[in-house]
Amino acid sequence: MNNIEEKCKTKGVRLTDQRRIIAEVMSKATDHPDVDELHKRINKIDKKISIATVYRTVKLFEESGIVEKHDFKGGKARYEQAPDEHHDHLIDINSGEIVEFVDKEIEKLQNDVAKKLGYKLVDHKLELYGSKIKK
Amino acid sequence: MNNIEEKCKTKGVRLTDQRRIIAEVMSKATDHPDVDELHKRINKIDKKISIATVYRTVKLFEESGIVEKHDFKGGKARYEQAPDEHHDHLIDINSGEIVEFVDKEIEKLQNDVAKKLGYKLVDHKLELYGSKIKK
DNA sequence: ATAATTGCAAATGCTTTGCTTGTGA
DNA sequence: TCACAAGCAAAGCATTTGCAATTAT
Repeated sequence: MNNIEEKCKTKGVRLTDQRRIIAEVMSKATDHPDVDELHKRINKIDKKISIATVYRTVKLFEESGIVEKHDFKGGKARYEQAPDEHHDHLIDINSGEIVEFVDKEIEKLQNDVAKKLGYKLVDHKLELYGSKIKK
Repeated sequence: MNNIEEKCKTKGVRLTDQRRIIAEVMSKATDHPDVDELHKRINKIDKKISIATVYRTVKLFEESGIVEKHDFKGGKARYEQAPDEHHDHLIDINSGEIVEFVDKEIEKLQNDVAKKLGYKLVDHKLELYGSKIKK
């Protein structure tokens, strides 16, 4: 059984054949696929799963805190399994490749800024866009 | 003459009656209006300016570096005049209010992170979402 | 003069939804 | 059993675009 399927059980999210397959595909993904790409991968396993179901499931998983949704530049939402440890993203503006990174120092400063402005930090989004340095 | 109109001249962006009015409205704005809101304000000055023109103009201004586009949560793009000094945003998750802030320390760390990963930082997006602390 | 701009409505692209049929616990 | 899920096609929403008429330089 895959990671996401397990989390569904833990969180009481009802499992169906379709959801199991969607969970499997998302668990395997090491990138940040959009719904269309997910649908393609899913259809290699089961041709009959509709894109509407993928949209509904991905939304359900997100609302249950099982996956994360990202709105990077480009118009289409992209998904990844909710990580154990929070990370941010650097997007290669030439290739579209995404690099994940963690920076505790930045995290801390964000909290400080929010507090200084009189707010409790609830969520944040940090995206870096860069181009590869050739050497 | 307003700020944005001036920048159009500097950058060689052709001016029309419509663009002058859109420039005026955007120059006056102290918030971060979406296209629909801009259109409403514009129509108070000239009822005949279509929303298609607002979309086209706002895009033109953005591509010319005269205004900035933001994709905050909510689905609709929001705009502000390109500031002299870069700043980031904190969005009040309850009221939708937006607070601008500058943090040199975070900026620097972002550059460091990118460099460490082998990238030249070209652009970045930092959005904080928070709720007001009552006292 | 003439290349660019506008307004309108139609088209687009991503995402959601109503409805009927199918199904997991 | 029966509330919930899936499939399909239609609808929704923000944004873009083709085209004919208008305008800036």
